[in-house]
Amino acid sequence: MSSAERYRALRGVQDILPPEIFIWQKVEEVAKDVFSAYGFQEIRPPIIEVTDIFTRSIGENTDIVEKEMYTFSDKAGRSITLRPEGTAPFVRCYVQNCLYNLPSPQKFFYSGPMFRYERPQKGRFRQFYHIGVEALGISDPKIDAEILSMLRFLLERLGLEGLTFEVNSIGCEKCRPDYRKALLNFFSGRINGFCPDCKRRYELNPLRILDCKVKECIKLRVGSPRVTDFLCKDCREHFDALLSLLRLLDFPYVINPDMVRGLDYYTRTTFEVTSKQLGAQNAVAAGGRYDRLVEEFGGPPTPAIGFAIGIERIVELLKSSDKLEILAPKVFIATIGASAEKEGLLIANKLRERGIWVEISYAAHSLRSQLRRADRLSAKYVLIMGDDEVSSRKLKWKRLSDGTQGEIAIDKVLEFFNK
RNA sequence: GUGGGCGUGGCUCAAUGGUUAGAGCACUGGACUGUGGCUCCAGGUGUUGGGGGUUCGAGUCCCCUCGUCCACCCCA
Repeated sequence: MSSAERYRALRGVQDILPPEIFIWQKVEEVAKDVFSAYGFQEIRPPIIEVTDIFTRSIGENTDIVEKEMYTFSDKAGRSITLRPEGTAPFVRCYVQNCLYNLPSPQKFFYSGPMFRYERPQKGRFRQFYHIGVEALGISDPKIDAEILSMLRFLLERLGLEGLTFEVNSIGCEKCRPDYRKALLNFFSGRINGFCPDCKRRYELNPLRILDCKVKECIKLRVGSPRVTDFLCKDCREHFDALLSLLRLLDFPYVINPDMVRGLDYYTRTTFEVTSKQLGAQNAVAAGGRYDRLVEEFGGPPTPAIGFAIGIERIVELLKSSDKLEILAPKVFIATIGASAEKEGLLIANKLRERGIWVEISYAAHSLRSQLRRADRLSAKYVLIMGDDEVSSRKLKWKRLSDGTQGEIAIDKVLEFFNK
């Protein structure tokens, strides 16, 4: 280490390196694959937006907006924010590009980094990655069920097990105020027993009291009104229809009436997928309906539903369950002498043009040390070539796993490795 | 923002307050210049995260600070 201070990545952000990057690539590939089977197409909105987009949609009193956003002024004095989540920018993009004129449902997905200024912990970073999915134009619960089963299918395809799928309905702008009133009424006599956080929640966002993990608060909320008992007729029907579709699809859901969403824009269906193998940050995917948001962004009334999955949490699960595929070169070309070196370079090029991973030696090392390097790289085959081989136009191949070797004509090398 | 644990070569870790801070792994080369894995040998400028203090003497004790991990909080 030098005496100069070395640079390091900012707190809460990370470099993603091999071999872990291969899991990331797999997750992205499988997701793209599954989404296209359901007709979802990729879009790539920008990472920065005007700050208002987030404050208006996520809600002024949420933690995200109050203290977690990366916000700065650009050179023209506009307030700009690095996106803390994907749905609000998506809706801006949807309205701006008049995507509602496409035949409905319009189905899109996107992936990329999100930013929140939080204290890092297991499964929580300041720059974290989401794959998000949005379906618009359909209010029928069939699309809710489709989205959920697509999510389940994706997680299954990735080989994940032991996940819990929680669903709930938090009603609409018609029924939620009644529920809120009932909650406040129920809790008003118990407020003194609450933890300080819940006392604060009582004022700001009483629904969040349902989420508290403090034992006293859990006791005090026994028998509290349930959101599902306050749904209006339309929301009730929507939720019931969704549940019967899920049963039809043999979807292993659990109703969690205490599940509340932190963002203001949600309506009706909300859901969350959790794993017990993660730490406190146990959600691997979550989402819900946001039937009012497009209109609020100046578009036509457009029902919508979406979810996002947290890539690093999926990767975390796969790291412990997956046997990592070891990537290794197929061929190492070991040469002795200048003419063999040139010949070897030509062979390497031909093989590489066919997409075969070939490594060569970059200095005139002894054959021993070249073989040792091939071994350390876990190369499958070594091609050995010296003056004799060049003049006879034949070279030796050796399979490192069992040490077998043989001879092959130089112009047959392509066929040998092409299969 | 709050609380707790942990900071010693690239990694995992040793070192009662007392010589020149060690070992394993990894890495590079050699022994073995046409045959890898095994073995042996050689190769490290470590400000013991940083700063201050206590002490004859600090990796070790105290304070501050930074980083990291976990949890609270919060969250698609």
